[in-house]
Amino acid sequence: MSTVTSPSKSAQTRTRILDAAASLFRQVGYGAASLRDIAQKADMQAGSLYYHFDSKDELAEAVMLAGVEGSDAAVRGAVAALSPDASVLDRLEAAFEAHLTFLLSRSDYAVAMLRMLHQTPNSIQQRTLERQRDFGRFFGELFEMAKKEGVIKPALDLSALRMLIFGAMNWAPEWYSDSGLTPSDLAAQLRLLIES
Amino acid sequence: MSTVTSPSKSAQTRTRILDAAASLFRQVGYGAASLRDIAQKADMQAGSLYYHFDSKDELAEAVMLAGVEGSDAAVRGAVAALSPDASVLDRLEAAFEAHLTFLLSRSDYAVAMLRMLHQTPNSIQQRTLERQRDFGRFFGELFEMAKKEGVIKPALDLSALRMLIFGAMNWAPEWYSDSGLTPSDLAAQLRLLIES
DNA sequence: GTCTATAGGTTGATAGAC
DNA sequence: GTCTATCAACCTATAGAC
Repeated sequence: MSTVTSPSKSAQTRTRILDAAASLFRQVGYGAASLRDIAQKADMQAGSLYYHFDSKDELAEAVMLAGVEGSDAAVRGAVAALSPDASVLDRLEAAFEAHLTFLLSRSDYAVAMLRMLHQTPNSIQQRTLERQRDFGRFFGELFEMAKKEGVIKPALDLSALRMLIFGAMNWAPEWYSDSGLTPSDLAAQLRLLIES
Repeated sequence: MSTVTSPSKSAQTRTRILDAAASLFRQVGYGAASLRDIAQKADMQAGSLYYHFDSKDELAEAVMLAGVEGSDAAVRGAVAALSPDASVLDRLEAAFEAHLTFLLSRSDYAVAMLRMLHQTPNSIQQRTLERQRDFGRFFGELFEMAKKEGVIKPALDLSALRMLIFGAMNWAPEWYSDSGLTPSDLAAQLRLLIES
């Protein structure tokens, strides 16, 4: 009856495991997070994890994919929610704020993904990077429009700019605690940086 | 005789171990890098490491400290080498370039430090962070001078700015390969971002 | 200074009871 | 679906020969 409207029991358990894994992967990295610790955090025994996931690698990939897709959905959603005649800079600022909010307060998944990426087996890494490039392209198009419209400094190189701004955002979880600055403050500062 | 002019044999071995450890810590993180693998990369057996370091933690701390101090020395050196009447923006750009060059081409140590920091035991983490804050203060003072002289946008918040720019630089090892962009190009772009 | 050997504990994964 | 029990491989660290 409720197969569509509410998550099945199995799906709920799966989520509990993923939450626990994301939290531990974020804290200690891929290699040092043990399945026993993850299971304990999800209130089960290590062996039981294998009913839901075939291997540690598969679990890691699921966490990382959820991280990228969560950021992507948050950012695209925030931009789509703006009035259709919003300026490019307004859209960029909304995208900055959504990504920062997701990284800084909503989810262990995205931060776990960023920290794990270079520690996971190559095939997983490649698939995750491909998904991430798609996310990056969304920002890339916004930057391109901004340049064409002349609202950012003309001397800025688009590919450098995109990666530098991504860095500024992705690094935030490393230092942000409660500095008094909100994701919205930081997004405004980033806008200020690129504006001509 | 040569106790001062050339490194002792023991110091050379120590460096070989540190190089191997920095490379592996950078690649797979603190928890997943085994002493066996580190020893193999340094052409020795795992047990022999203990003649030079008391524990894996001590080895990790030595790598991280070398990472921070290497960045610090590179940046302060580059700024000190400028003509005494160089502008604040010139000094900032030189600092950017030195830090980026160190991160992107000179050393596994700094990148290993950045990636390991949150995976190491708390006491090590605290000591490393303290040393890192000292490094950060150097940049902070340059930003402060720039603001006082009015050469950066007045609406920029100094503490946000410092962390965002650090993020843009510290994230670079995650994406930089041979994009055609040099550390010098990136430093120029960063200068462009903050200039009023 | 570096080796071999090994202690004692943890790891990812599997098998089978319930 | 979850448990317990277990395997083989691996880990950090130590001891003692050379």
